[in-house]
Amino acid sequence: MSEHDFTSPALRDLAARGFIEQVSDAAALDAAMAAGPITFYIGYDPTAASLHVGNMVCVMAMRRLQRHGHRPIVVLGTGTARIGDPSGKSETRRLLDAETIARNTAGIARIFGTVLDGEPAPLVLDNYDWLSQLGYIEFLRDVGVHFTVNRMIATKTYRDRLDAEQPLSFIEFNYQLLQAYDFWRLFRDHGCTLQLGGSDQWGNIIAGVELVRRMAAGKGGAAAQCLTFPLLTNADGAKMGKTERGAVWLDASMVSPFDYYQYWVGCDDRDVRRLLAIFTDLAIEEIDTLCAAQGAALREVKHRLALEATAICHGRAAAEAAQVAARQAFGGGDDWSAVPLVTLPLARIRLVDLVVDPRIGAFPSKRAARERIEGGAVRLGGTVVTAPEHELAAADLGGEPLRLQAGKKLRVRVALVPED
RNA sequence: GGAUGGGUUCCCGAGUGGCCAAAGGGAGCGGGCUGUAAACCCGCCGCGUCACCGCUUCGUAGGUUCGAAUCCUACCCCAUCCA
Repeated sequence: MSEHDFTSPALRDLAARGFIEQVSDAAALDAAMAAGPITFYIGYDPTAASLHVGNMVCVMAMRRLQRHGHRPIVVLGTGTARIGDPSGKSETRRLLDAETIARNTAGIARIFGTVLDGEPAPLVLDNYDWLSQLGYIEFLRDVGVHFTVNRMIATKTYRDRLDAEQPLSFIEFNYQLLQAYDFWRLFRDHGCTLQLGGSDQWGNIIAGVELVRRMAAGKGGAAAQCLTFPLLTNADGAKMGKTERGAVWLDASMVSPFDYYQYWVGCDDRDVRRLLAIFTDLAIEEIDTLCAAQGAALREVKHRLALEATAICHGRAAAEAAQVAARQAFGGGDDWSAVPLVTLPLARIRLVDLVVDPRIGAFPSKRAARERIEGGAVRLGGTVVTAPEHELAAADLGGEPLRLQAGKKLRVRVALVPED
């Protein structure tokens, strides 16, 4: 799907940046978006405490459309989260309790406030508000009639599970109807005509498109469209957003801006262009100019990528601080003043214990930590220390945080502050 | 319901009474090289009060044995075939 196939600025932009995987009716959507602002939505089920980099593709797409004047609606699916989406899951997932869902929702909502900070302001809705009001009989009669089981089990979501002869519970089987119903409600109540989502959501999304068309036949239902984004993988073919230390979350309390920044700096050369196009606001022409850089010069481009991407997620100030810290920590100098500081309420601690402490989390076990330390993976204040039993004492540090380096990636300052 | 094959450490996959914490590959981690990249080379890769020691692990629960991932019993699950 090339940008030359579109006339609307918004779609040309998305296409040029590599956001588009599949569109229900590209020509119709293009015409609608060229004619004027439309309202679009994405739904997120609060099944985790935050979103991660992988989800960020969709959020960035919303940001782009918003910048083009289209109105975003974010649906936080606390209703559907109670059901559980079987898409891409080989097994039924554990159903979440209401408390977890509420906590997750708060964490996720923050992201949208930050990333969709422009106009028109996003409308944030919770599908529990309408799903919880549904009566079973009415729902079956009004919505259920539009679905055939034959069709449903033919979609990849359900097909995969059935082919694998894994159980597909009835509750999961209903998920698609509820998501489709969401689209209908948004169409009816908010004039929403476009649903976005990851490519793994295609089945659920297209079900919504078709439901709207049937429910609103003759009343503009044909306007309902959808657009999905590619699943982002890195040059090595792995899913984006996973590191040795877990998912790259967008919440600062789960992954610090410094680590988030580092995630981008550490990307593969071959991915830089794609990542710039998707995760920053830089104009395509500028991206092309930047990516003309070869070899080591690309490292600076990665810093730019990291700066821009971090700014969108954590704010300009935090991004700039992260950049300073990154240059300090990896520049070989002694000034680490901006590098994250971990304060431990201890008078003394052995190096093995320090490095394994969850607040540092350099290595998964003491056994591994010993081996790594002995292998020269750890530096204190720039000097390799190979003795696992080496003891650090607050008294010896003279109140100055110690520069700790463990492995290629981890850089922190450590302060020991004994309580009383 | 019946027959046969099978469930092994993150994944794939050897192992069929001691030499097995368990081959090999992948992933991952550490080191080297370099550009905080890739590729490549070396090392590690269950946990611990840790080289040669201890503890936990080979679907689950028992049993046989000086000794079991390996044998027996029951159970659960999977694959294929038959009804």
